[in-house]
Amino acid sequence: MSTVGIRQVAEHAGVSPGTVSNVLNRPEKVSASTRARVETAIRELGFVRHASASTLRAGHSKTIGLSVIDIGNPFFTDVTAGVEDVASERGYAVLLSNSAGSTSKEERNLLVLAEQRVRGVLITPSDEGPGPLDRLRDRGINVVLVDHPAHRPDQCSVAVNDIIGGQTALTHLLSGGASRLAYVTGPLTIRQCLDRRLGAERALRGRPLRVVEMPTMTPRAGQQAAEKIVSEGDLPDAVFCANDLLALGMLRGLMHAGIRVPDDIALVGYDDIDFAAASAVSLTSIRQPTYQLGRVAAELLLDECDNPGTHAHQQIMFQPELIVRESTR
Amino acid sequence: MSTVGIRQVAEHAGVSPGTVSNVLNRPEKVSASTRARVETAIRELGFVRHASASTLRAGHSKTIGLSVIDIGNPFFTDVTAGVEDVASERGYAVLLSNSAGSTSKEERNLLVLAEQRVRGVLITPSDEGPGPLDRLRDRGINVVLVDHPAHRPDQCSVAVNDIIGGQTALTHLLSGGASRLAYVTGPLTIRQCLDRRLGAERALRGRPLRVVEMPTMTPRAGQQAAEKIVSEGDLPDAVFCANDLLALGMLRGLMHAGIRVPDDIALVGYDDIDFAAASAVSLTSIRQPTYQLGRVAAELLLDECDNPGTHAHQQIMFQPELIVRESTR
DNA sequence: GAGGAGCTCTAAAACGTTTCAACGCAGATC
DNA sequence: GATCTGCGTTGAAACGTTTTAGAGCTCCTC
Repeated sequence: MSTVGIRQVAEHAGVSPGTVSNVLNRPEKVSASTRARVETAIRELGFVRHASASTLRAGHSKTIGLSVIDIGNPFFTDVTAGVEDVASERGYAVLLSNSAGSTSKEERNLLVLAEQRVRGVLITPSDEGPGPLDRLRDRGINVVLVDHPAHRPDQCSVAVNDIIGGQTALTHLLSGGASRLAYVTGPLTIRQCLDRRLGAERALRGRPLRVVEMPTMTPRAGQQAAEKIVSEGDLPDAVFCANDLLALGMLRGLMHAGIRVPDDIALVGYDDIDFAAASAVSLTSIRQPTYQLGRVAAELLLDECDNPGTHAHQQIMFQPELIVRESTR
Repeated sequence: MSTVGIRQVAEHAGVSPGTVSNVLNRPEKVSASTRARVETAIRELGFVRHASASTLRAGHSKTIGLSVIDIGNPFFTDVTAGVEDVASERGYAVLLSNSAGSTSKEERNLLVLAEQRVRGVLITPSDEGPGPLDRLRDRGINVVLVDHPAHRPDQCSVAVNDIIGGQTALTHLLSGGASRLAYVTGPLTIRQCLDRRLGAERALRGRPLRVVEMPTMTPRAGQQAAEKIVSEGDLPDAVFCANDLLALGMLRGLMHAGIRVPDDIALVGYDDIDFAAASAVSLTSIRQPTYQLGRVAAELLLDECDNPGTHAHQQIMFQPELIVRESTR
């Protein structure tokens, strides 16, 4: 039970506690010799700064929060990696919380972040309700939206153009000769699903698009969608899925029904997760700059935290990219 | 910039700060009427407790740390879910940190956890070096090992019997009539890989096992392993992979080479991740009680935190379970 | 009606750090 | 030699809670 604090370090090094604090926080203010003395004292005593005391006195912590919808989705895992890299480069710690799609869990998590007095929050909002976010901002906690364009100019956001993504997918399918098209999606209340559909329809210029809406975006749901499409007859010759998880399930469902991909039905997914390249028939997909999304979001947030004066809010929109593989060849 | 603290709440409710603190921490000590008055004051003022001040004064936080090797692996995602559920049931917050296989990153993360004065740490240790863990324990931070049996009696741990797992997999393959067997694995320095091999050899009782060791445990590595096996000729008739990610890559590689699964080669994976059931040929796999692993680990840790007097250290070992699917039918 | 028991509630002292005004000292300037 | 400047360091006052001893009440008991 070591209770070695800044005082003990100070005593051991023959200086005052204030000087130790300076070594810790503004080393340039301390002469080289005393700094060295303090640093060896720190090492010898195994001193570990008490983050709570520091936060309490300083009024702010070296911590940011990251709230994602589903940590099990490889898409978010990659975003998280980007965020963590930037944060650790700049000396911040990341508090990761997972709302698992539940709004109430999201609110509970945001409360924890507020209690911890995090410096800022990165969040992929699960719905449009801006209430909890505004409450954070009122407390002086900076907020950057991830994978969601901001609806107000005084707010940073980082997103990927889902309309272009949907359009690209459909254009690719059409150029492959497809004519009877289907869109398999999660709930159309989700902005991403909606935008991708919008893009798809734009590419179709009025031609019909069969929409199959599933309640979740999992491989299981994708397989069920396949069974539905097969049982209803009148097969499409190309399917666009809102998500690679759906697409993988769809692929499996189609193969089970003896339908060949891409010969009978061409298939395009979305996100380009690792498993997309590794599936039995590798999956054509729309790649998003996932890791980069996390990096840039974190950079915007930390800029806002460290330079509150000069920070200019930005809404950044990345472009998605088509990755062609076997499922549309 | 709201700066409403316990003082403001107290004033607004006409009581002393101490009473507000009691409402927050020991509500039963406060009369129903004042409690109600304080609670409405809290609500009206939008008071959010300052976790740092609380931790500083109380000497300990309501937070535990969870350090995993690879948050991108569905196995760890499930463990995390179990941990988070237990923690939030008991009013604890979880600090999730990802070492991404790097020992230095793991040490940095543990330092952050120590600075935050977390009450305890759940960790899937990346190697045997007990140094950093002992340092935590010296600081009074409880440690529970996850997916790793403890090597000392004064330490809790939760693991799954990997020897039985390997044995089960091979027994299943042998009972299906296989005779030329291969084991595709990650680095054999990893305890899990080693134990699974041990189990496999135990089932073989001296018959030969072809071991293909890959540097990583990803779908890509699995596919390369398939290519290697095919190019070397003398095909096995059954392959056991140390991991579903390897198995999925193996499956794809075999199909590409025109080898049918399970007709030409039977295939067994490990972990039973969601994608195992969803792949083109669904994957026979060894299921581990992943979510349960996380739950039990968290329960042990919180018991140790909340009842330091009566807590009895336990080393818990779960048994894995064979899930038969198409890849061995 | 004095004394005690049992409840509520209060006042004030911590917890370990950061911050800031002030201080001492060396060298430069007149 | 007196005054100024600038650097490096110190001391003490915060930060917002929790905690503990005990103050003030009300109700009982004798």
